Amino acid sequence: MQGKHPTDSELEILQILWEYGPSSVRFVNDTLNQKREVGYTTTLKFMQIMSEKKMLSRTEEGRKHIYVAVVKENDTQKSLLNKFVTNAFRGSASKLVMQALGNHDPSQSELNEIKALIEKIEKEKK
Amino acid sequence: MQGKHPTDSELEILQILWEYGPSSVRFVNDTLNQKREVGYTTTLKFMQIMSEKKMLSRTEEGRKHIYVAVVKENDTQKSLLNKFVTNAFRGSASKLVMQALGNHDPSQSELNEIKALIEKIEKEKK
DNA sequence: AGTTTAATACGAATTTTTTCGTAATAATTA
DNA sequence: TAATTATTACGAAAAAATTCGTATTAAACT
Repeated sequence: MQGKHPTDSELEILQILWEYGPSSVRFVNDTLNQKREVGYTTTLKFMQIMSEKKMLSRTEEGRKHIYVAVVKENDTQKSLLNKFVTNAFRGSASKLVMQALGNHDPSQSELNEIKALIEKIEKEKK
Repeated sequence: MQGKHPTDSELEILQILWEYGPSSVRFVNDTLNQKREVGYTTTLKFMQIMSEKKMLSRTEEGRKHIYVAVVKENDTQKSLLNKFVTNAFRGSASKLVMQALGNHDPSQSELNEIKALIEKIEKEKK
């Protein structure tokens, strides 16, 4: 596992790498710019820093460098979630769940998934 | 509603004010120090800044200043949660819910609460 | 080959967040 | 009342996160 949590900007970049897989700086920057304006060298710098921190690795493909997320999406989400529950919800995961369900009106199939998980948990409890 | 999100340190202070109600800097700092070491003037400064930002208000009680959280816990949680779902879970609230349920093995009564909420949502869908 | 284009390297400036030292002042105590 | 203690005010330093300019270099094009 990894040391510290990614910052918000780092997370933005990770999102893109998780979604699209190994990518060049150019691609990541272009994708980022669909949401907000960022300079190319800014993105580059982040990706270099993240490589130093071992969050990303890179391979040189001719001229370009291709970056890959080393940290796993699930692991990262899990650890961010833990921190978030503690910081924002005083450790009450169920309160967070209630809020999340209440706010985002989920589709029926999402609800079904969640219900299935709850049943599974209940069975394991016995 | 309020403008920007509280930072982590600001959130720590809000937590204490939400939990214990109107408090002096001394009390907040002492409480904070049960978890980690922070200087008194650091805490004071934060609370002053937070007052400028209108997250807190204060009344002078003789010598001391007594601070109160202006922002509501629920509102803050809601807005932090929205940001968090977007940043860390690419907007998928149900994925977050699944993770949260999976990680924290909740008590039966928590599960019941959640099930009740799901049923309520399902009813409203029709 | 010479010129243009596109990429990385490097360093530094900027902004935001966190931390605290020192001074001033009011309250308490001896 | 004088000395000590506790509190706030103020400013600035330190640390962390974000942003970008300029130089260099490799590749692509003419």
